[in-house]
Amino acid sequence: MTTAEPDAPHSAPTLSAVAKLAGVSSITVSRVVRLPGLVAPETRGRVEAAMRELGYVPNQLAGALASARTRSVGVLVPTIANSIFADTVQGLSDELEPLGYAVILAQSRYDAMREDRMLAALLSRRPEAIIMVGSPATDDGARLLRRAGIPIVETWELPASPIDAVAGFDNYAAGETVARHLVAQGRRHLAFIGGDDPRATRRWNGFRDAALAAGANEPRRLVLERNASGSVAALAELPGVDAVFAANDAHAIGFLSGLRAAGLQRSGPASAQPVAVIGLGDLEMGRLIAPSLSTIRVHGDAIGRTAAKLMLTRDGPRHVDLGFELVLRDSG
Amino acid sequence: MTTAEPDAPHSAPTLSAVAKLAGVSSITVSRVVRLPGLVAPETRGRVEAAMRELGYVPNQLAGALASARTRSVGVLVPTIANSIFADTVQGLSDELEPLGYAVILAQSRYDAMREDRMLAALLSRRPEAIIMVGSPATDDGARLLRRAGIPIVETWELPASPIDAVAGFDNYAAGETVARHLVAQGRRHLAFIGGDDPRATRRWNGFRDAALAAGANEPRRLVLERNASGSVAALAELPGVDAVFAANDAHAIGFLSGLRAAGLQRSGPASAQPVAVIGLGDLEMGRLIAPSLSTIRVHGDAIGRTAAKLMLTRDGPRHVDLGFELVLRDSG
DNA sequence: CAGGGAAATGATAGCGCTGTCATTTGCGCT
DNA sequence: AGCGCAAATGACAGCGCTATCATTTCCCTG
Repeated sequence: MTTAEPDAPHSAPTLSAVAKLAGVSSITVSRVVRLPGLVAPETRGRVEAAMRELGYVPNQLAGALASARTRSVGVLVPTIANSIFADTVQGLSDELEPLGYAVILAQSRYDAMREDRMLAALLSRRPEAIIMVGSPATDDGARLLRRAGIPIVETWELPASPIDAVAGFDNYAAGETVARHLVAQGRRHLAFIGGDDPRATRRWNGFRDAALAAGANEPRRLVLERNASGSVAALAELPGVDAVFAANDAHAIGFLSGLRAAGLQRSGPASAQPVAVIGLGDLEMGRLIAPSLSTIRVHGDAIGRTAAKLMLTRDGPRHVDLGFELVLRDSG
Repeated sequence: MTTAEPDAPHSAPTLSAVAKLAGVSSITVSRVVRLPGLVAPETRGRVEAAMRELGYVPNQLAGALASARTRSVGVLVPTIANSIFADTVQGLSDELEPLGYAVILAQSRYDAMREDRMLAALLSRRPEAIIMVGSPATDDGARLLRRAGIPIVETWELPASPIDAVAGFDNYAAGETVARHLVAQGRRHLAFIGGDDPRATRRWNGFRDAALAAGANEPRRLVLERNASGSVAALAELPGVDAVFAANDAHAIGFLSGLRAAGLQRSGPASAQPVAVIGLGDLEMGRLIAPSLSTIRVHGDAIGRTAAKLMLTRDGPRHVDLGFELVLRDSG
């Protein structure tokens, strides 16, 4: 333990600075960092002492350039705030961080041009894989990914012709499941509320097709802003509707709040509700409110972990369906 | 437009490959990418065509090594899933991405050892700044940051002796504000529920001190798991309590749910509630539930944006208090 | 019309590491 | 005694860029 120096000199110590201090060659220091087993214990001790003394922090940038292994992953999500995608990011980073991977996070904000820019920006950092929510919105984006020559994992969907690997669930089937359930409960005037991104649209398609097939009226679709508050007022646009499928739980909870304000809410089971509401995502909140929210539970965390596993190996299935479940509570 | 090649050959095209194809030196290609104004339009056109033809994606790793500018920021949060910190990450990345910065995200999971590991891992990527929630938990962590010689922004707190810059609010004062309000409403039996991380503890300290000073009984403190469901059952541990301050809105909503289950909830204003509940964070959900949640509103997004600005310049104030507001609704 | 300077381009030397191939030493075995 | 081999260490080139300092060309100006 030396006396605390008056903060850092100006440039960070390098491998060879450590090497000089320890009286070895720099490659030996490199080995102490990466392959300690190859260095004699006595030498290793000296080198470690030198590293501590200088406060050496390896420069992974240089290492990555020399070895062509960056140990980083590019992660692209529409948005991270307030969103269920955060679970996926958490899941994959929990899986990857212990392995020494860095997560480079980018947000597309549901904007195709921005998505392409972010994709190029990510790729320019030479990640060892890209994990993204959905599929690239443009052909340019897809081409960029295909040419990158690294594992690409598309998530939250099951694209018919994926670029490489997939970890998701069937959004169309989720919509169907909800519609069938609602019709089976005697609801006939259905509506779908939420965004118009590809996944929401797929849910809508399944919802409408199944509703029609089951004999309900033509369902309505209301495209809303991306926040729950927008859905509070959605009711006014949907006269006569007796069941609503929201593209996600936040919208569902907002809609529920609008229903309460309109006096269209009873305490008691789903069958007592003038308007049934079903969400998607299974937020913890949904379980805690009254009436508790019925929802399609998806496995955001498992999607992230699975995506991580898919990027780590090229063997095994490249197309994992994590499924979903209809969780029935009081709202529908 | 050439005919689509059968996907990439195996290694990515380099600057000099583009240069050869365009018949210029590689430095000229580099300039076309970074300083297009310095290259004659005719030359630039040829180079751009060559880049397009080869699908050139610059290697920022190599660029960073050569220029000592990585255009990346390390961001360390306790957790990203389901958390208010996501707003902060969103805010700072919205500010930084247009400037070409990459966000390298790491999670400490409220674990000091993991925090130190993540800090070292981030630093080894040579970010141009580190933005973190809170202050380093250990001296080792603090030393690492101090020695790194880059801007460090601590957020969500106002540490007395920060490493460098700060963008946060006064957690102690938030606790005080809540306690004073509650006591002014005639509540005397207060409790605090939530985690025991440094920020929650600071809130608790302010809460307790102000409660005592205002003449309430000694408040109770209940440390809970980090999810809202844990707080549903908290009520059982708190007999006789007539007001609760939850360390965050999720806990508050969970507790509200426990109250409802116990029949301890009235419709109507705060004064009618047997137990007043106040949260912190101002989640959108809090506004949508019944009773609507009173809360301390903090500006997670602004914290992120401010942190971004603080890392971009060394001029101006390095210590920004973004404040908070007590938002009174129906729960307390 | 000589001289000066701006505009456009290039040659060279690293950035801080790692891959690859030596080289040296010590030791067991026939 | 001599050989072979594993263990430990090192020399050297180069990853794909950019900083820095030329060099060349051309045009404007007094």
